[in-house]
Amino acid sequence: MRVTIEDVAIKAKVSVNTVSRALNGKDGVSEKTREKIIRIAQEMNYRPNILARSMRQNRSDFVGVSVLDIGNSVFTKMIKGIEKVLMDDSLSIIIGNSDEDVDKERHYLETMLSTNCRGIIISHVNSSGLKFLRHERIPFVVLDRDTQKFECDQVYVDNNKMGYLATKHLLDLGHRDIVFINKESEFDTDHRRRVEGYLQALNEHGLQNMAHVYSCLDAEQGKKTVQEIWKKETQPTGIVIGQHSVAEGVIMMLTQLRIKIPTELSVVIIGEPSWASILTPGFTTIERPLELVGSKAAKLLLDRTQGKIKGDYISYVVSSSLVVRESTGPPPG
Amino acid sequence: MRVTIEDVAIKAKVSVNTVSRALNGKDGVSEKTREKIIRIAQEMNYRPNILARSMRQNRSDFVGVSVLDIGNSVFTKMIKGIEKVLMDDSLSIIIGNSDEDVDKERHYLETMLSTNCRGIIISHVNSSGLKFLRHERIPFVVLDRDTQKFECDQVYVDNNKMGYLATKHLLDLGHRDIVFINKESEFDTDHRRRVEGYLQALNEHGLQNMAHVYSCLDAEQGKKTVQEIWKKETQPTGIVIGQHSVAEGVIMMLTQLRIKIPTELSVVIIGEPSWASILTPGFTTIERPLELVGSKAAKLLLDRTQGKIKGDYISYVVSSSLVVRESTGPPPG
DNA sequence: CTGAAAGCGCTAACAG
DNA sequence: CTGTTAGCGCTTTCAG
Repeated sequence: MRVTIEDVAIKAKVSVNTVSRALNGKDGVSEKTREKIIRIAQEMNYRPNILARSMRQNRSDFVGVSVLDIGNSVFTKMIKGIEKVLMDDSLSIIIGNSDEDVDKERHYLETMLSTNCRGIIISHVNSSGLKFLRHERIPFVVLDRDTQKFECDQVYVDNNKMGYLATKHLLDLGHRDIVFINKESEFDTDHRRRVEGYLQALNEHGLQNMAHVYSCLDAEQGKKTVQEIWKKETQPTGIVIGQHSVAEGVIMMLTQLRIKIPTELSVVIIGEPSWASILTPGFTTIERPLELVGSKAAKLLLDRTQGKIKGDYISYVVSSSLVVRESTGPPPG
Repeated sequence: MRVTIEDVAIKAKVSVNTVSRALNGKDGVSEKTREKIIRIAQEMNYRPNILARSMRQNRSDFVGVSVLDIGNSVFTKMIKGIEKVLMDDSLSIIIGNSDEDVDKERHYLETMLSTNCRGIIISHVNSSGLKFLRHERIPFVVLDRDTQKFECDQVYVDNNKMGYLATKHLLDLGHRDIVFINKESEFDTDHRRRVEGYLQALNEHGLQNMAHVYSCLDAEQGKKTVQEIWKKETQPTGIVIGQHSVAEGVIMMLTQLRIKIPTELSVVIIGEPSWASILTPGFTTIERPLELVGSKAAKLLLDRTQGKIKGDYISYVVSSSLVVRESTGPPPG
């Protein structure tokens, strides 16, 4: 059996109450007694049972974090940001990996609730999870996902702006024929926003009739899309790729077709593939400050649970940034 | 306030005890009462407080997982394997991110212990963390790290074999002048083992005097090492790079120097950089089955905590595998 | 088959 | 300044 507060009390010849106060730095204990108790507690290697404390205080030191894929570094970078903030408040993270599965997500949310956690940070599968949390009246913050019509605290990156920035960069370089290769996914509207940003940038240049959007589910379809485009009579001079996994396929096929980047074709990738800076040429990207998204979300949740923020839901919109590398240049000719 | 077992008991007009038994599927409740209780519990949206349960049963449903860097996908892939196994037993993961900092690791280990967790899976910073856990008599399994002389349950990949496989592959292709570019780190002996595998392979071919090992702390030093090597009179025809981040620097510099892969130089990377398959040429790698390492570790921990395994510590050694892509071929000439 | 009561380890309220 | 007592929500005796 582990050492309990009572064991310490007996050894120190005081009441458990006094031990509790001494160890928690509360008033009502003489310095002498406090020191003695702290010394004895250390000697006995006493470690408070935080489950018991949580029970008594009716709130636990856990925060739930549910993500779509724990194996994806996009999420773990955000978790890193979360972790840094929560660490300062001695809060622990309970991880849930939904694998983009509604039932699995629900399972983890239930578990988190069962631990009486302070709140939940979630990158949700679809709105059902959020509705559940709302119904359970637990504070939560949505991470880097568009909640559509569902109002709640959230921190996200302006996806529209990502598409806009990428397209604008190519337009500024003089490109007029720019294609957007989109990542299509069932629930996610974030990618649609990127397309909207693309369209908006074209519109501003009066090029709305030059818009060409292709949608791909994965890298494989990215390859096929490139083949398809290069079978046509004329080819674009610029491509914006909406997401990294699709980009992998696109780049592979472009390389196979021996299309020269950036002399024949300029390429911008939305996202932060780890290989963007390693490839030759390095790829121009639109990157999100992932750790910042995580830390902002954690702070927002803490402020909410601590009552520092009350009332209306808050949306923090974090900016993405254009990182120019070698895959973009002026159009040929 | 959340719905408690007592609320359900009152509504169902039975004792809390009966509710507990009914909901936990224990005997001593008539089917009729059980059904009624289950129905009422659902209606009331009752959810057991697992903290209270844990207190009473004196064991919690948590498992601690401490890793060196949560932002690194190597670890999160292992976590994914862990998660899949623990999910089946309805256990929750408490994450600790040590950031390779002994104090931070210790902090998280203490927290995990405070939750009365079943056990801990850890990729440790150095042996002090392990000694602490041993002293606390908590079951733990070490993840993908060489514990050196410290005996304990562990699951790891044979690092020696990784170095051996990489070198052997080049030797089989006919290379004789093979350089090893090593990742050097303060605590980690895993990379040293990879060097040993390299040396062993050379020895088997009577090439021990051809061994050249360079050590780098990071990508930057990887670049410099390449410059250094290519200033010499003769250059190797094959390179084994011990780790992915060093590899990034090495590859960048090789590209800058316009060294043709694989015609002039063959390259094998130990590890699983995400870009290995995307680059042209794709890089031949020695890869670890990371999810498997995680799931094996989780199973081992469960077996240990459940008493299915008793006595001596177990080391599972998982095999790595050679993935041949385009960066390796016969030596020039 | 069911209920009453004890108690897990801790903190908060109240008393001295 | 310190101690006594109650109780967080649950499961586990022990009685009926």
